[in-house]
Parts: sequence; C-alpha cells; structure tokens
Amino acid sequence: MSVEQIADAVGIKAPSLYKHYKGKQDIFDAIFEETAKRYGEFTDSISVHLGDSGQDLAVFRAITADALVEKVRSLIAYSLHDEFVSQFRRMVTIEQFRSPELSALYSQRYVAQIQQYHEGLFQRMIAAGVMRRENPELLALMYDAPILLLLGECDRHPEKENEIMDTLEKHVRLFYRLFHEEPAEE
Amino acid sequence: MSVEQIADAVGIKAPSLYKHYKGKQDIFDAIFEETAKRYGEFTDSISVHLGDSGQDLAVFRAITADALVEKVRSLIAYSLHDEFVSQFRRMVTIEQFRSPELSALYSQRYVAQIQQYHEGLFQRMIAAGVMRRENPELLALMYDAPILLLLGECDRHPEKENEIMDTLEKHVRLFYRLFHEEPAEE
DNA sequence: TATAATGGCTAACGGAAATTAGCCAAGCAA
DNA sequence: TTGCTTGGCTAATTTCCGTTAGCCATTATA
Repeated sequence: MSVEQIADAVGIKAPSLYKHYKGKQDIFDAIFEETAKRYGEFTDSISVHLGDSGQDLAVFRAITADALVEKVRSLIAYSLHDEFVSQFRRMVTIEQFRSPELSALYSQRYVAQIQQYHEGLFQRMIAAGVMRRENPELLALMYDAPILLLLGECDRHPEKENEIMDTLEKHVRLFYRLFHEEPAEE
Repeated sequence: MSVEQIADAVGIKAPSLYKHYKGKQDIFDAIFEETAKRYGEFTDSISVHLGDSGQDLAVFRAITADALVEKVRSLIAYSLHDEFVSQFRRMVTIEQFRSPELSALYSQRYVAQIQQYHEGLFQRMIAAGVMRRENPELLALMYDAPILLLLGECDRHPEKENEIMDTLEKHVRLFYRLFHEEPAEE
C-alpha cells in the first residue's frame, strides 16, 4: 500500500500526510499501537477472570458446551468483522518474518496468549473435577489449534465463513464430549 | 527481494539473469514449479497409500504411536530444513492474501491436503476397528491443526525447535492414546 | 577455420513511490 | 490589525528497481 493510497483513503493528498506523520513507518507505528490497544481491551472483556487459586471452582463446574461454543463464536466473529483487528491480524501474518519483534508479537498474541488462557481454564476445570486429567497444555493445544487454523481459513475464504463456523462448533462440541466429565457428587 | 539480490545470490549481475528468465515473474514461476514438484515427491514418499476400498485393513491395524510420531517428525524436519520447501512456505504465508490463487494454494497445500490424507487414514483405521468411531474430518482437524501451528512456531523461532518437537510428540501420543483402540479378536 | 549461439558484463532507461520544498488560505493569539 | 501556526496543495527531487541495449569472451558447430 502506497502513501498515496493511504492519503486517498483519508481524502487528502500524499504530501499532506507529512504534516501529521514523520513518514510511512510512523504511520505504521501509529496504527500498530492503536490496534494493540483495542485488541487488548477486547480480549480482556471476554475472558473469564481466572482467580489466583482454586477458591471459586463452582464457576468452572457450570461451564457447558454451549457456553464454550458461544465464546468461540464471539471471538471469531469479532476477530473477523472488526475492521481494525482483522486487517491488523493479516498485516502481522504478512510481516511476521521481518523481525524478531514481529515474530514474537505474532506468537505472543495469536498463539501463546489464547493458549495460556485455555490452559489455565482447563487446569481449573480438572481441579474442579469436571475434566479428564490430561496435560492442560496439550488440551489447550488440541482445543485452540483448530480454532486458529479455521480462523485462517476464514481470512483466506470469507465466503466460506458459515461452513467453517459449523465445523468449528462441531470441533468444540467434540472436544467437550471427549474431555468433559460430570462432577462427582459431593 | 530485488532482482539484484537474486543475482547476487547466484553470483552474477542482475541483467545476466535475463538471459535465463524472461523477467522476475518468470523466476518466481520457476521456483514455484520446482518446489511444487519436490514437495509432491516428498509427501508421496511418506504417505501410506490409501487403497480405494477396504481390502487392506491389516496395514491400518499395524499402525503404532511410534509410527505416527516418526512420520510427523520426518514431515516437520523436512518442511523445516529443506531450503526450498521451507522458504517457499514462508513466501506463500506472506503472499497468501495477494490473490485468490495464492489463498487457494495456501489452503490447498498447507491445510486441505494434509487433512484429507489423515481423514482418509483415520477413516480406514476406524473401519479396521482400531480407532474410536468419531467424525474423521474432526479427528483430522484435531490431529493436524496442532502440527501446523507448531510448524509455524518453528518457522518463527527456529531456536526452540527441540522444545517444540517434544510438545509435538506429546500431542501425537495423547491423540493416539485417546482415539486408538485395540482391535477386537477375530 | 569461420561463425553462430551462449552467457557474462556495463551503461542507460523508465516508472513508481517516498519524501522535500515551498506556496497559500484559514483560524487564532498578541 | 498583525502575525504565527496549522494543514492543505502543487511541483520537484531522490531513490530504488525492473528491464533493455549493446558489447565482448568463450565455446560449440558447420
């Protein structure tokens, strides 16, 4: 994307942009920061807060397949349809091999973060007696990797979104059926 | 990458390249074809041929966790260490949003192909009575997505390869343990 | 041996894109 | 009112890069 295209999109001429930004890199940096902020706010908003220790296990006992499906659907819908977030993800995907910083950003934001969250979640569900005792890290990997892969498919083929979302839902339900256990009676 | 950089890498000057190729696009196409060929040869070489119908189920009864681990290890090792294949994958990753053709190429080669293979494999293992009767498409997704995700991690962080390979092995073994069943006696 | 093809080189061209120079109108402050 | 800052504009500059032109040595071929 050229500086002129950016300028057109804002409705001014390219050289005028230089009254607001030092150069193309500076524009990039500004978008980068803004988007990082927005994304962080969103992920915070949909995360169940995982308490420090195991006091509140009732919350985890109440998790249903429908709840998981709902959460995944909203995450994907937001990731796909928010203009900023969606384009930013593509950009990072494209630029991920450019520098160690961008590699780290990609891994951190699109892999590690979501995975750590689910690792914690499953760990607590295991502690609460509603999930099979398997390595939570591997469970999170098995749960998240398909989600991320299907998200990528939606990025490449938006017209298949419905079909992909169906597969996604089936995946979540299969996962739930495989690993969820009814809580033992107290 | 500029034409001059390509020329440098070969040890000649940029204009000399035009004695061998019509232009930059032509160089791209040549790399493309060559790599497609190599990759195809390799994947053929490690694939168990899945016969048309179910005559040969003994092969599928004999599949062990070790065999799966071995197959995955060799696939990943090849994908990472073959100069051509590795760089080509990065290129397609970067260019995947440029055109419908490249989107389709990425999805086809790095998602659908490997997944169809495992879908067929698991289907036959189910038919052979050595795998739980679950939707083979979802099984393939659960099996492959983590592999592909971890491959991406290796691309971004080659220094973590060993650690990632360990996780990968654990994943394969967990999958095997979860879904593999001993064959019923005849 | 004559000559044609091959594949290297330098120099130069042409276009695209980022950036700078410098002008000017509008709004605000002294 | 006067003058300064802001933010737009056009025109020009610079840089990079793909590509072409045209020269020359080597090698294979008739």
